[in-house]
Formats: sequence, C-alpha cells, structure tokens
Amino acid sequence: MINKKEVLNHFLVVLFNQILNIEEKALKKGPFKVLTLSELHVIEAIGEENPLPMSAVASRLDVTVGTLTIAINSLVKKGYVNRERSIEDKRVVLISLTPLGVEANHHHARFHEEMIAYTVNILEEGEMDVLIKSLSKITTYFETKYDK
Amino acid sequence: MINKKEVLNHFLVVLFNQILNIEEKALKKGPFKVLTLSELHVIEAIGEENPLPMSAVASRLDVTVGTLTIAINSLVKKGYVNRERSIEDKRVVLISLTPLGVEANHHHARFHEEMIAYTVNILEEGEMDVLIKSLSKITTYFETKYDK
DNA sequence: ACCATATACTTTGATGTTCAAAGTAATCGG
DNA sequence: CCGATTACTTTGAACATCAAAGTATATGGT
Repeated sequence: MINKKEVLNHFLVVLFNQILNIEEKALKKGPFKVLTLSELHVIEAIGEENPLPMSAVASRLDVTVGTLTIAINSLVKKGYVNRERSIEDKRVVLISLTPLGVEANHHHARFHEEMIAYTVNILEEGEMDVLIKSLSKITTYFETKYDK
Repeated sequence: MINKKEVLNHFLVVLFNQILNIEEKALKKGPFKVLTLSELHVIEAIGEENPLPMSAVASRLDVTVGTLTIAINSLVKKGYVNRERSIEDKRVVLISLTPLGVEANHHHARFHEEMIAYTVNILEEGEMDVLIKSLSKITTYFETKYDK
C-alpha cells in the first residue's frame, strides 16, 4: 500500500522533470531556438484565435500583467507577436501572433503531438483509457481542492 | 483516436501546471516560507543520508555546480544546510542538512504524501496499478529516448 | 458635464535562477 | 615534484518574476 504510493510519487516526480527537460532541449535544437521556453508558453497562451487583451493572456498563464508586458516586449521585437491598441477601449492592448508566431506555435504543438503519440504507442488498448480517466480524475480533484 | 491523444495531452499539460502551482502555494503558506521552491528541491536532493559532495547534489538536480554553490550559500545562511570540507580530500565540500533542514524535508515529503494519498483515494483498485504501469512505461521510454 | 474612482497596462526596483567561463586550491600520475 | 586534472567558487550576463508606483483611459454619480 504505502509502497505503491511511493512508487506513484516517484514516477510523477520523474515524469515531471523529464517533460520540462525534454521540452527545453527540443526547443534549443529546433528552428526556434531564439525563443525561451517561457516565451514559447506565452505564444501558446496567445493562440491563433482572436487577438486577446494583455490581462486575458496573463490570466491564462497565471502571471502578473507586468511580467507579461516584459515577455511581450521581447516577442514583439523578435517578430512573433503583434501588439495593437483596441479602438473601442484605448486602455486595452490586444495581442496576437504574427505568421512567424503561428509557425512557432505549430512547431511546438507538433512536438507535443509526437510525445503523446509515442506514449500512446507503448500503451496497450485499455491502459490508455484508464490513464486518461485517472489523469482526468486527478486534475479535476486538484482543481476543486487547490485552484484559486 | 486523434481525440484521445488531444485529451491525454491536455490532461498532462494541466496536471503539470497544477502540480507546480500547488507546490508553490503550499510552500508559501507553510512554516517554511522563507524557502523558495528551488531551495526546497535542493534540500530534497541533499536528503538525510550521508553528507554528499557538491558535485553529487548538482548532478541529482541536473544543474551546474556553480548554480548549486549559490543555492547552498543561501541555505547555509538560512540555517538549513551544513557545509564542511572533506578531510580525506580537501577539494571536496560535503553538504548535509541541519536539523532544521531535516524538518523542512519532512514537511515537504508530507505534502507529497498527502497529494498522492488523495490521488489514490479517488482511483479504483485496478486503476492505480494501470496508472503506475503506464507512468513507468512512459518514464522509461523518455529516459532511453531523450535523456542522455 | 465634471470629478473621483476604477481599470488596463507599463515601468521600476528588487529578488531569484541559471549558465559559461575564469579563478583558486588540492590531488594525482608519471 | 611538476603538469594536468579535479572540485569547487566567483563573476558576469541573461532571463523570469513580483509588488508597487506611474500613465492613460473609461465610467458612474451627482
């Protein structure tokens, strides 16, 4: 009993570190190495839908707007992000991806897909379903218990 | 098929962010809030066994020794870590936890245990085993595929 | 219409993390 | 015993992050 818990804990911790590590290394070897990992996550949060206000992106990322401002400064300079004032409300700054930003986002999405595809390959039919169900239960639990 | 992959990806990403978040918040509310999350991970890596050389701890954490030096400076000042020169080889610096450091480590371990215990509670009998097996497969795969 | 207040964002100053490269001290091999 | 290696520390630089102060715009109440 206790042992299973330790084992589960161990694998979660290891998996955690591995994912961060792999993502970092993949980024620094790929065609978008000018980006940092957190800039890539900003790009992901902006997404390819409508332009979003700073505050919306910051909230998706769970960082302060001040922190986001700095990241956006850099991403605009690098050509990955458009920044424009809203016409209806001139206080609002709308953020969207440039074509280059969209490319970077696709590239990153492809990396995630690959990682997941490998994962799916090495699991058996039923295992996949149980894994999804378990992860779903866990995330839901954490959400209600700890989030916000 | 494709949908399952997306779902799995989604839950992994969410779980990932949740864990970091929860850990951070739990730390800043607890009795060891003077510590940063990465300092806590240094403490965890030092462990409660024998004193370890800097290089051993750095390798556990996968950071450079220079980075570790800075963290240890701070942890020594805060009273969580002992730093002593080895007698056999005076180049070597041996790191160990003070009683306070051990306390912090236990506190952190308890937090992990709780998180895992909740997870176990909400899973059914067989799900737990499949989850462990799946995570084990995934981490092993990542290890051989990506880890150097 | 006006002003106080609230909102959306940027700037600033501070802390923390991390690395690579240069520096220091001790050991080891021939 | 000297040159090379090893173990660590220091330094300089980039980045991430926050809280608080600052700027510009909008809104609600009178």
